[in-house]
Amino acid sequence: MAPQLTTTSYAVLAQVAVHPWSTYELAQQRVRYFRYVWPRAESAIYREVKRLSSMGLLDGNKEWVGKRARTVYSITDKGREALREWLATPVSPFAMDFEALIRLFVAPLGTKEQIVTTLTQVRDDVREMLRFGGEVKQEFLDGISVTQDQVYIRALAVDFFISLLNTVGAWAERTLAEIESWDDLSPDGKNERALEKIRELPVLTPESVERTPVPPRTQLHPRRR
Amino acid sequence: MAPQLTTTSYAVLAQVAVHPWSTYELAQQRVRYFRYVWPRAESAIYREVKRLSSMGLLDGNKEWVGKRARTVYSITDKGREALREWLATPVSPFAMDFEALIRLFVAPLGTKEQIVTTLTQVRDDVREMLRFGGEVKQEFLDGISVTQDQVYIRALAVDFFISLLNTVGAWAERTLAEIESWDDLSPDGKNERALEKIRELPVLTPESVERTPVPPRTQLHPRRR
DNA sequence: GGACACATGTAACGGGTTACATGATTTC
DNA sequence: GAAATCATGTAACCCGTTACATGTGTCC
Repeated sequence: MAPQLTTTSYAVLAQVAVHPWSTYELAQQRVRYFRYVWPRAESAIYREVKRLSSMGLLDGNKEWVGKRARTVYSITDKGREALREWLATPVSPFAMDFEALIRLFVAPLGTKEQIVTTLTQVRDDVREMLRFGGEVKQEFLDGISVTQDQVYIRALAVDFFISLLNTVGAWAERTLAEIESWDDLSPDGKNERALEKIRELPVLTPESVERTPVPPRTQLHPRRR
Repeated sequence: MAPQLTTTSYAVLAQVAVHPWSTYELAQQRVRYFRYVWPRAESAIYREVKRLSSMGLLDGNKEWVGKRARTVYSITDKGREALREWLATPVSPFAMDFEALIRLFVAPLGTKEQIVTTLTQVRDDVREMLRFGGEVKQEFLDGISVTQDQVYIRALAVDFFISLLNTVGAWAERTLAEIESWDDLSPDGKNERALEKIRELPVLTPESVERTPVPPRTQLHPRRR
C-alpha cells in the first residue's frame, strides 16, 4: 500500500500543478497560495516534496547554482491522478485556532489594558491580511497573476478570504469599542445589556419543543459504593 | 525552568478556572467551550491535566467510583497566576485550516459534481455549528448557562462565532449558486465576469491606498509559538 | 445475563515546529 | 573583504492524532 497522503501533501501537489517550482520558491510562494488557509512551516514543505517525488507524484529535476544543488519539481500524470482521486473523498471541515477568544474568557483575571491590547493585535493582524488580499485583487485586475487563466476559480477564493477577514475585523472593532466603554472588567451591571445583545444575534434558537429540559448536570461528587 | 506551556495548556486552565471538573467532563465539555475555536483531541486533554497538576497549576483529587478511580481537577492560585501572566504576552494570530479552498483551486481537474458536493458539505457543517450556536444563545437567554454570571464576556464570543459562521455560510451559498450556473468547470467565457466580481470585492487595493492617505499601521507583533 | 453505551484513561506513531547548518549573492 | 541577506536544506523534539483497553451502569 502507498503511504497515506495528508491534506498538506495535496496542497503541495495543487501548487505544483500550477507550474514547476524549486523547493525554495514553493515554500516562499505558499504565502500567495495557501499560507492563510493551510498554514504550515517551511520545513514541512521540504519534507513533503521528497515524499511525493519518491512516490512518483512529483518529478524532481536537479539543477546547479555554482556548487549548490537545487531541485525543481513538476507534477506528474500520476500526481494529477492522485489529486483527481482526492477530490472524490469527503472534505475535512472548516476549522480555526483563535487564541484571542480563550483570552477573552479569562480576561477578568487580568487588566482591561491587556485585553484591549490583545484585541488590537487581532485587528491589526486582520488589517495586514486584508492588505495582502488587496494586493492579490490588484494583481488580478492588472492581469499579471501567475494564475490569471484561473481567475474564474480564484475569484471565489478571494471572495471568501476578504469576506471572512472583514467579518473578523468588524467584530474586533465593535468588541474593542464595547470594552473600552467599560470602567473595569467586573460583571457589575453589564450582564443585562449583554443579554439584550445576545437576543439580537442573527441565529435561530432551538424551538421550545426541542429544548431539552436542563439535564441535571453530571455529578461532581458521585456517591461511593 | 518550568516547561513551556502551550495555548492548549491555557485553554484547559481557563476551563478549569470556571469550576472543577473531572477529566472526562473536561474533555466532553470542551464542545461547549473551545471545541470550535481551539479544537484538540480528547487524549491531549488527558495528558495536559497531568502535566498541569504535576506543575502545581491544577489540583487533582482522586475519587472512587466502584473500583475505578477518577480525578477531579480544580485550579490553584498558582494556576490563576499563570493565566494572569499569560494575558500579558502577545497573542497568536487568528488561523484557519480550510481544506475546501485547496480543493476549489484544483476543482477543474475533477467534476462539477465533486466540487458541488464539497461546498455542500461546507454549507452543512456551518449549519450544524450555527445550530449549536443557537443552543448556546438559548441557554443564556434561559439563564441556565454554567457561565451565566459571565454573560457580559461570553456574549462577545458568541457574537464572534455567529458572525463568522454566517459569513462562511453565505459564501458557501453564493459560491454554490455561481458554480451551479456553469455548464462545466472550464474557463471558457468565465474569466471576464470573474474580473468584474473581483473588482467589486470590499477591500482596498494598493493603488487606492496610495491615493487615500492612511494612518501608519501599528507595528505587528512577533509570532508566538 | 448479554449487549451496549458511558466513563476513564494509555500507547504509539507521525506531522508540524523550532533550531541549526552551510553555500551563494549583494551591499557598503 | 566583512557583514548581511538570500537560498537550500537537515535534525530532533513534541504536540496532536488514532487506536486500543478496560471498568461500570443500564436496558430489555
